[in-house]
Amino acid sequence: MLSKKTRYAIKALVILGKNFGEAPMQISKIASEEHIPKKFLEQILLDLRNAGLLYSKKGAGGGYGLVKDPAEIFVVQVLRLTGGPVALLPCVSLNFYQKCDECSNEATCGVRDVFLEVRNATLKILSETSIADIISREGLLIQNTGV
Amino acid sequence: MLSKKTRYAIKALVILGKNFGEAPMQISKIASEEHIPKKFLEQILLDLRNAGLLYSKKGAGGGYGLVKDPAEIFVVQVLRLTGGPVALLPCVSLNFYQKCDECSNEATCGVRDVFLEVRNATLKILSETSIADIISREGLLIQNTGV
DNA sequence: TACAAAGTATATAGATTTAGTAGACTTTTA
DNA sequence: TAAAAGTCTACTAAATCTATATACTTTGTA
Repeated sequence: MLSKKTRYAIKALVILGKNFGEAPMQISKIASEEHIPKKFLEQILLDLRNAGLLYSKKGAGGGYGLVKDPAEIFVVQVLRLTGGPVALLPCVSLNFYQKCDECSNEATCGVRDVFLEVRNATLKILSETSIADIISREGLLIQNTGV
Repeated sequence: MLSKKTRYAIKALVILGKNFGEAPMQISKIASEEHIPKKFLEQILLDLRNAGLLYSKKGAGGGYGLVKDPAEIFVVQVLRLTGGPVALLPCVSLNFYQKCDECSNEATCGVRDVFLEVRNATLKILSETSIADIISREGLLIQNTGV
């Protein structure tokens, strides 16, 4: 399961994606629109800023905005920045690799092999899906459900 | 990430799968071969037994064994029995469903839609892969690595 | 120039989950 | 009847996650 931190980060990037090109958006606005605790969101946005995904502007009329086009920000990046590993086992994780201490031979471990397959399938989707894709999917879903 | 509990359960089922058809195997043997804390493994095997996957035999010469052929036990079952949800978001989980409290409309949520796709891909692999498959993969890996 | 708006930074608390341990009990076999 | 082996419940320690608190800095504007 993804952590709240990761989920909030994605939500925030989506709303900032919709706002791309406009004036920066305030934390409190994002927090209230997406029902995210403000103080928690502050930390998350700061992380995303320090990672180079967002710019920030202090003072009156300040706020946060996307540095890049939402079509160039992929979900997998967000997971990694917020500490959510893609893999289900540490021994098949690219960015959070750790040896399974109960495993005697990684190279011939059948369990690992299965979860390598799962990781590859997941990674494919998450590294091909951008924030812009999420936004356009919402458009499609709204059409289809007739809301 | 899968919990240790889930990982240990899979490992235990694999070793019991290799032993299928033979006399029951003792917890302590499984624990020492797979480097799993014995007391912890006891609880896990008991769960798997209560779920109908294993039979047990008390007393001298007792132990655990698979009830069904390893080809009929699928990885997804093990995840679910040991509390490891397949989905990365509670709102796309079939067996551990929960509403995202920060989400206003599930039906039109683009984030959910992406993770629905991920869940489907994962589920496909895990529900098609059996304990017997894991065992035969190990055979192939041993050949390929020349160990 | 002072004040309010807004982000920055660090620390900490509370809750939950996970991993593992302990100990007493029951059943079975030799 | 003693030893082997599983059963059951409770507990604890550690880690992690989520959220809050507090004090600080920067910026715009009246």
